[in-house]
Amino acid sequence: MPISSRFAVGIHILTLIEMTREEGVTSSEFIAASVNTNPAVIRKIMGMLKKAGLIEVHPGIAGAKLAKSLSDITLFDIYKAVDVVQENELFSMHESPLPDCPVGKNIQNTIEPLFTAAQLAMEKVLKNVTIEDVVRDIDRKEQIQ
Amino acid sequence: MPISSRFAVGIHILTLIEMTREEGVTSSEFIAASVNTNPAVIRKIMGMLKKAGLIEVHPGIAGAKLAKSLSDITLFDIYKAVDVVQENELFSMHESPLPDCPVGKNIQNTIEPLFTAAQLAMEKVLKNVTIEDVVRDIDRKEQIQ
DNA sequence: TTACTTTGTAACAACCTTGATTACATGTAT
DNA sequence: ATACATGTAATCAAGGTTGTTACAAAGTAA
Repeated sequence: MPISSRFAVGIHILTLIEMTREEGVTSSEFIAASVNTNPAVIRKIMGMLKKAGLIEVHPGIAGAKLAKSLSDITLFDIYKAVDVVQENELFSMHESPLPDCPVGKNIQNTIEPLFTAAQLAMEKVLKNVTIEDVVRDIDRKEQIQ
Repeated sequence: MPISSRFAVGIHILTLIEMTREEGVTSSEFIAASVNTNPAVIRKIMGMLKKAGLIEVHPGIAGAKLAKSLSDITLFDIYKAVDVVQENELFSMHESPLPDCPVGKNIQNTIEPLFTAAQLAMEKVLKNVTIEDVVRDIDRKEQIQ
């Protein structure tokens, strides 16, 4: 029911790639340790991020790189890349209500735009946040401690 | 993954109760036919709506009534009543990232407020729509045809 | 060429939620 | 007592997620 943790892991991956850029390479093994999951899981998600053009990775060669600049990667890009919610499918709707009934006939057409608006409002928030924001926030937290 | 169809069914139920108010009683059997599902499913959801104070139903007595006026029932009320999403749980987050890693240590605290904001934005849209709006829209569609 | 490391992918199991169905208890009206 | 209504639990099937394992393919170093 909740939106898959793939999304949060995707954000974690990109943030980690950026924040360890100068220190060394970020293998899937290394990322998996930071995320506390299995490397195969990371590799699966990274494949999605790569397919969406967010990172560059190559077989046999360790270390991923961001394929775009920090401020050009929004949370919405990651959300779409990891395929957690399809367009207009955040909300499920029951099938085949009774067409002989005015409510049954019209309910889907009536609430679908409302559901769409609600989904778009949520997604709009994600569009307004970049990995740069996340990195900056973590830097800030690290300096405080 | 998608938000349960219980929400859409809940909206359908309340709308049907209102739009058949003058014609007769809306038994769970009647509602189930309009929704195209089993009456036991409807009774389950209606129990939730009753618990949330949105409808009145009584054992052995046929027919549900709205417990509040149309314009006082928002889609958000129904969303909460049918318990499709918990507070701050629209998005899942992975557990126990590595605390020795700056990203692992801070990622949850960093993205949680972002996820909360996105969820609140979605819910805000739902708060701005009432059953009165839905009923009016269906009336409009029925008059066109 | 071999050995090692890396990415990439598939298969499997476990778990949870949802939706559908069935059965039956409880309450009301006749 | 009978018929009909609400209310609830149990069961099953389906689907998605998560985690794990195994192995293929690719690149690099010796």
